[in-house]
Amino acid sequence: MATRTEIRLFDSAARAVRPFVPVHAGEARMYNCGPTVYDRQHIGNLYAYIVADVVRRTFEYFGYRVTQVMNITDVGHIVDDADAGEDKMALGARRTGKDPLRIATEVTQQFMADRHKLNILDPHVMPKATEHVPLMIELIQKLIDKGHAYLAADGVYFDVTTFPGYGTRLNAEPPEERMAGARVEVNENKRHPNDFALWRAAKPGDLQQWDSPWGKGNPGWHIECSAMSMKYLGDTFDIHSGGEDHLFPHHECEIAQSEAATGKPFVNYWLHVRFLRVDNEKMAKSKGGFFTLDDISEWGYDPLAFRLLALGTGYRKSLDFTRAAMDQAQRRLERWRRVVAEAYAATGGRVTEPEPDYGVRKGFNDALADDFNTPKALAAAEMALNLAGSDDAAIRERALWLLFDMDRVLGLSLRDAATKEDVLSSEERRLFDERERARRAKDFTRSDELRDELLERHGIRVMDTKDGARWERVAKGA
RNA sequence: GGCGACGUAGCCAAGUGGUAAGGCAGAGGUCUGCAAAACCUUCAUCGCGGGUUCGAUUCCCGCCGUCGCCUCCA
Repeated sequence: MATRTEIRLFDSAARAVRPFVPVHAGEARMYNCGPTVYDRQHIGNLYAYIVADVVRRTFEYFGYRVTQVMNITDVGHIVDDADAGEDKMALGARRTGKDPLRIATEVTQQFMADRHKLNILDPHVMPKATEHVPLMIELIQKLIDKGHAYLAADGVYFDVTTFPGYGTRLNAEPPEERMAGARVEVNENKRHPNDFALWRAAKPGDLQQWDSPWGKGNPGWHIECSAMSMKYLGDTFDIHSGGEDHLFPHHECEIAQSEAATGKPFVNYWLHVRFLRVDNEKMAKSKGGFFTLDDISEWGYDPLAFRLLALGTGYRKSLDFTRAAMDQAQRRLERWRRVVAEAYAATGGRVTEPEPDYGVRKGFNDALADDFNTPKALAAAEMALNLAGSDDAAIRERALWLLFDMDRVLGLSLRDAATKEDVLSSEERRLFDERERARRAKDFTRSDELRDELLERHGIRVMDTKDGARWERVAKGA
C-alpha cells in the first residue's frame, strides 16, 4: 500500500500551513460550525459549506475515513450584545407568527435542499442544539465544579481569568486591546468584562427555556459547539471549521470552555473560511446585497456554476460575488459538461485508470493536498479536459477516468453530464425540427430565427455538424 | 483607535528569489450558408516609492488603495 498523500492545511492557531497528522490513524474527524436556523441561508453561508465539503471530500479522496459533524443551532441567541436584546429564534418567530421549532424545521429543510443542489454531501451527524441541552448543562456544571464558571444573577458565566491566554489562541490581538477602542456595554453581573455566558436565566416571554440547576433558562451561544463536537468526535479531534467571523469570540470561547473542562487539547487544526463578498462588501441584509440560491437560479445560472465559482478562489481569500463572475463560471461549467459528454460518447463510456504518477493526476492531487488549492486543481482538471478532446482513444479514456475521479472532490456532477439522457420538451422539439426543415430548404432567415429563439427563450444552443444538428442545454440567452 | 487580510492582464484567479498556471471575454485563422462548437495563433513584467540581492512580482521598510474583525453573523 502506498503511503497516503500528506495533506497540508493552514491552521489558524499556528497561523501557518501544517502537515495533517490525525488523532486516529487513517481518520479525519471534523466539525463545521453550522447555521442558526431562524432565517434562510444566503450564498455567503452556503459558500462556507462548499468549502467544508471540499475539505471533507479531499480527505476521502486521499483515503481517509471521515466523520463530519455539523450542528444545527435551533436555539436562539442574542441579537445584540451581552444580555440585552431579543434572541434570533424569537425574532423569527415573531416575524412569521410561527413557533421556533417549526421555523427551525422549515429553515433546515430549505438549507439542506440548497446544499443538495450544490452537491454538498450530508454530514454524518447533524446534532440539534435543542436535543443536547442536558449535555450542555452537564458541561457547564463541570466547569462550575472546576472553578472555571460562576453563578450570577442573570446566568452562569465562564471566568476567563481562570484560563490563561484566553482569546489569544487564534487571534493576535488580546481581548483587552481589542476592547479598548470598541464600545462595550458593561454587564454588572460579570466579574470580568470578557466573561461570557454559559447559561442565561430565562427572561419573561422567552419561547425556549429549559430547566437547569440554576433555574429556567437557555444555553449560551458557545457551549453547544463544545458539548456536541466532543460528544461525537472525542475530547480532542482533528479539524474545526467556520467562517472567519468566528475567530473571535466564538472559537476562543469554545477553546476555553472545552479545554478547561477536559484538561486536554480541544482541536488540532482550526480552519477559517474568508467571507464571500458581494460587490466588494460583506453580505449583509442591511447593505442590500443579500442573495439566496434561488436568486441565482432565477438569474438563469446553474447552482453548480456557483460551486465552480467557489472552487475558483482559494478559501483563504475573499471571494467577490458579482454577476460577471457568475457568467464566467456558468460558461466554464458548460464547457466542462460539453467536453465530458463528447468524450464519453466518443469512447463509448470506456474509461481507463492512468498510473498514479500520470502528470495531470499528480498535479491535481498535489494542488488539493496543498491546503485545498482548488483554483490550481481546476487548472489541472482543465488539462485533463483538453486531453479528453484528444484524437487518441487511449488518452481520452484516461482523461475521462481522471475527470470522473477528480469530480469526487469537485462535485460538479460530471458523470451525470456525460450520461444523463436529456430530452427536449415537445415545444423545444417542435422548434428544433422546424428549424431543421427550414435549414434543409435553405430558408436560412427562418432557421436562424428559430435558432435564436431556442437559445434566448429555452436555453437550447443548436450546433450544426456533418451528422446533422446537435443541441445542448445552457443558460438562457447565453 | 487597535488587530488582520488583500492589491497579478478587460474580468475571475494560481504562483515563484532567476524574467508570470488556468479560466472567461477579445483579436486573427481553419471549419460553417451564417453561426455555434472544436482546433491553431495571439493577449500582463505582477498598486506606488525605497532597500537587501548577481538578480524581486516573490524578502524588508514606507506610502496609497480595498476589505474584514473588535457586536449576532459562514
